[in-house]
Amino acid sequence: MLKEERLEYILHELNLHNKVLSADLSNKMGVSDDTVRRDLQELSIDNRLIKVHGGALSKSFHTAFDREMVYEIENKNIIAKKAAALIQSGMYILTSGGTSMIEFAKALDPNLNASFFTCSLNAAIEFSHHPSIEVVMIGDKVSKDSMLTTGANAVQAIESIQADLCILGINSLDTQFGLSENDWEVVQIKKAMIKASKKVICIGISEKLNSQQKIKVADLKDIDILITELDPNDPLLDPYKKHEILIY
Amino acid sequence: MLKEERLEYILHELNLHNKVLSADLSNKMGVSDDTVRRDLQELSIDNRLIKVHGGALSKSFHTAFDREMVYEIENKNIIAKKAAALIQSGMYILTSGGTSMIEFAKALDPNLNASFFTCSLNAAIEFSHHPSIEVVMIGDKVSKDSMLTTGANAVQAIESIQADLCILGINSLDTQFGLSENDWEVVQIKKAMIKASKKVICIGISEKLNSQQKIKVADLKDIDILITELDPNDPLLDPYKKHEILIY
DNA sequence: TTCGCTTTTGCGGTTTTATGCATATATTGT
DNA sequence: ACAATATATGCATAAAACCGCAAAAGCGAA
Repeated sequence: MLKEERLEYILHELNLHNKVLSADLSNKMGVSDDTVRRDLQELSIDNRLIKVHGGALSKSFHTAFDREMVYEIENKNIIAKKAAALIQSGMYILTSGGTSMIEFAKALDPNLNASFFTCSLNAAIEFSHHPSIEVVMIGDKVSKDSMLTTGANAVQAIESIQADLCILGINSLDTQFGLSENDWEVVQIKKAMIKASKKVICIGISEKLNSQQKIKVADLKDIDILITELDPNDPLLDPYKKHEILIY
Repeated sequence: MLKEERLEYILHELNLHNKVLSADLSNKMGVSDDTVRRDLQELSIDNRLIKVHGGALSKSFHTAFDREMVYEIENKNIIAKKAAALIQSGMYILTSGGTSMIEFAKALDPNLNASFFTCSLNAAIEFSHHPSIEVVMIGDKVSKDSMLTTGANAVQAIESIQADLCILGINSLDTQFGLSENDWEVVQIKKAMIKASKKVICIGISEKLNSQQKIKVADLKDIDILITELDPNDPLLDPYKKHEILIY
């Protein structure tokens, strides 16, 4: 079997089953493990597949979002880095969804070893790209607007967790009304997450500050840390400092 | 042997076998390796074949990959349409993930009113794009390879459902070994899904037929309907008909 | 035929590529 | 933490590709 043939074969097999094992390949193609590994490496460098321990995964499976579409991506990236710096190995973390959360997932230290629990389908996928963290999807009916699982089961599942941290994407935050949302189901989830966590971190671009929505999620006193793209000394954040919220 | 003759002969061989080895050619044609190499080089420059280390590959074979991708999607689309036709409003349906399932989700009648339960993050997202169906994500730890939630909680959640249908993407199906998979956790999920459903539908392109993987998911007798891109009368499907599987 | 000219071919030596093996290191699941 | 696997690395070897050159073959014209 020629080398190029093998490469074709591997890609074909990957196309079919989304995953191949090095051992299987070396058997089927009648070459050594080393050769297979080198083949996989080559294809991996050419971006034709994703090499993992023991084999390879189909590229198409790991389709990320088109970042082009994301609003204020630069600022969200700043936020993500600040938030990622707060995460330590061993932590149990509850998270909501949203584009800021996606960026946060990408910003995590590759060596981090933590457990993330989330109701967001998109966040779960993004967290899953991380090499070492554990991702738990909280199940329930999917709320189509937000791509979040919501409902009694989800709330119950959250209640059964004792998390170190809860990271919430901000929809609207206001010194008077606190954290607020428009979707009743989502509010129930976020409330449950706050209740189940020792600390609450809110992340979001400054645009979302000083605005309100219909339903209250939490008072300012329930929030421990607030992360925006702004410098912590920005006067816009002063009112929140007064409520004993740490600003990063 | 004249040069032109050799070139003809090489192309002829290539048409027959899709590949030629330089060593074989020099033997059969009674010329030196160098000559063969120069012949191949010439044909390669004229774009008549793909020269590789050790010989050459037929052009059609190598370019098959791109074509194959499109072709595969078309096939998956055929499958998706056949499967979508089987779904009726009011049904409760369990589904696995995979690219065929994504196509299936896209092919659903926009007026359909049914409930889908799935362990696949990608499938859940795709189902959520549908205007009227209800989507329930089954929660548990996310298996990174497959982007499926797996584990005891998920199995338990599935057990608590009485579904009308269960639609499974085929990874490998074989008349002897039945439906098989490589990932133990995923197998548990699929088994639970089969158990929880009145009918089991398997969908997948015909290439996945007559192949096996490490762990058995189900016997052929557990499968009610098999959907591939092939015409139901295709002889390739005959063995499955004998096991009382309906072919669409 | 024989002479010049071009094209083709084979050969020796060198370089590159492909592959397997041994050993050390890393990763994984229990 | 440990045993089982998988991976990385360096090395050896054989096969294939490359290069330059000279011999051979083909070919048209005198």
